[in-house]
Amino acid sequence: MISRKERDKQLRRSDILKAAEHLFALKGYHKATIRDIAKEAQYASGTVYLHFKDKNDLYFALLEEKMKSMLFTTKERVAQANDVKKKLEIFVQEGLSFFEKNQDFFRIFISEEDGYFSERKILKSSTGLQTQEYTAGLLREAQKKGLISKDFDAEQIAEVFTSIIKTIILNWLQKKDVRNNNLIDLSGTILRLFLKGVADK
Amino acid sequence: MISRKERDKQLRRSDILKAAEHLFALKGYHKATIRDIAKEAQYASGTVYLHFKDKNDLYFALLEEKMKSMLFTTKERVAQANDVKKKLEIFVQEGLSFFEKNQDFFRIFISEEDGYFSERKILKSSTGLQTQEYTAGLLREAQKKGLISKDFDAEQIAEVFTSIIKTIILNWLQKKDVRNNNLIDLSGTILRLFLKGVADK
DNA sequence: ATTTTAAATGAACAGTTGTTCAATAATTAG
DNA sequence: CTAATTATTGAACAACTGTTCATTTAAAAT
Repeated sequence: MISRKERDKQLRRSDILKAAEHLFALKGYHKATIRDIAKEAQYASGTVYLHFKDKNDLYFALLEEKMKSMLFTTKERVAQANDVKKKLEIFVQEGLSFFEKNQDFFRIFISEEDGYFSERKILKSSTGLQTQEYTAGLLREAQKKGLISKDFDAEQIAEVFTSIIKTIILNWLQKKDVRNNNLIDLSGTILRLFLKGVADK
Repeated sequence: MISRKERDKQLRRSDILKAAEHLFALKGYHKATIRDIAKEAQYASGTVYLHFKDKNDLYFALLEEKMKSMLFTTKERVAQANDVKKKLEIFVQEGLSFFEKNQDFFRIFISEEDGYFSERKILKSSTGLQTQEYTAGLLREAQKKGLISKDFDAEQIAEVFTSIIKTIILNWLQKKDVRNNNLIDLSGTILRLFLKGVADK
């Protein structure tokens, strides 16, 4: 059971997270100040520290939440498909669509990151590891069904796979102002490239 | 003809660039202060501003120089090969080897970048554009020789190609402390993945 | 209604850093 | 050798920001 007091606390917490998301997305990590965030959430700066240890903590809480929800919906949608290829398709699509929806926030990755936080910590976070493991499992399944050569190590291929997707996304983010194509439309190309390469015939 | 005065000026400039390279590599952009850099170059902080407009300018001058030298040696080595596949091989190898040699400096990319500078500006820099164009030309050649399907747009494929390499490098940088494999050894895998995908048989 | 407990505030603190510029030192010219 | 020019210096400036904490305000308990 959750007390009224606790629920209110959660609400305030999410007020701050919401403001943080907006400002991190708008200005990047360094240029979004605690003052800004507190102001947007309609609190004083000190209040932020009643909910988060420090600025880093706030940022990672936000990130963890985002990734958790991405993994959750992806798993859910992938589970509905039967054959492996379809699963991979949905996996890619879901990933791209999530980034498209949250593009402002994820823009931080191309704009600025601070020393030791960056991806190293993200990948090692609980949800990060879960995601990596889930992806490897999916590809292992694809290997079993003969879709992917058994020469490759599943974990390694999983890395490359997510890397490609990540890269496509980053590139897309960077050129968003120039082109105006849909990110999800790229999912076919990605899978083709990954599964069949670009070889002729 | 270059006067003594000018040569000395160039020398001081490169003193500062050298120190900047070391400290940016060691601490990242934000945490490497002008004071640090000046001190290591054995100058006072004010002197830096006699050679560079500001910290940003210093950073980009460094980056431009690095990229210029990379493009130059790559072009030189690639030109020596005759068949296209070999050219691609050398291209990949050269890229990887350059990053391996300058890994400390390029570590900045995974550790921290500031707002509007990041890759957007790099890619649009003169050398960045030249590199992109050169890569596209190489892939266009590969298309002509039937190595790559003509369905693809050369510029687009060039992007994906460099993206994959970049990603592999970033991943490698991130895990350098964990694994200890050689970056250049990955070139074969990269080309295989790119040209043939990971399809079975 | 009064006391006790908890939450929120925001001014003040402490530290940092890019940048400037008057003063100083070194170089060059006459 | 002296004067003029140029380069170098580094203390001082100004602006910023994460974080704290004494004080105020609100809520809960009695």
